Amino acid sequence: MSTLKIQFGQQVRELRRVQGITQEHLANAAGLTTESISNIERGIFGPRFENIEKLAQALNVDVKNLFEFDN
Amino acid sequence: MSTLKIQFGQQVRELRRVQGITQEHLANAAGLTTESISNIERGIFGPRFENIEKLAQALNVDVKNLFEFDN
DNA sequence: AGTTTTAATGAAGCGAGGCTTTGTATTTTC
DNA sequence: GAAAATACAAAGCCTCGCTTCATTAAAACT
Repeated sequence: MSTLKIQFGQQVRELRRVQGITQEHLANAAGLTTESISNIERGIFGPRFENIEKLAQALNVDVKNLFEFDN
Repeated sequence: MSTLKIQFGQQVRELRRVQGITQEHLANAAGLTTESISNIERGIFGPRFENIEKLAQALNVDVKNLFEFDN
């Protein structure tokens, strides 16, 4: 299984928690469902480019920040 | 149209040219077709996470480098 | 200029994976 | 212990990533 999805998900979760917002809030801000946010954070699937953009906006970070983690 | 796909594609192209390799070479290294590389570089579609990983490996860069560009 | 290599483009098709809905269970928080 | 937040499962939809094949255009090289 691809480790990138997992690392990406962990990063989303981390950034979300730092902001102190819930999956539901993030879901609304990004135009997704809470289930999708849950799946993304757990690395079940990796979002499409369109939604990567929306996630970054909702989290007030640059897209690259979503991919900044230790290998 | 999502600008992220386009920026990502430009970055792939840039990194590929720096390495002095052809789309065909990159395609082989990443396990994709030359048409896909062409489509990715032009922002026609954004690759899945699995292939983002493979592209980064083929280009000898970290995934985050593929997303490092000016907004 | 002519030839070869490289890249762009188009059409058509397939399969998978991203995303949703609904519902239930589990965990976390207060 | 109740309420809120998250996990998990199953089922289904359908877009989109990717391929193959074929043609054209552009770049590079001699």
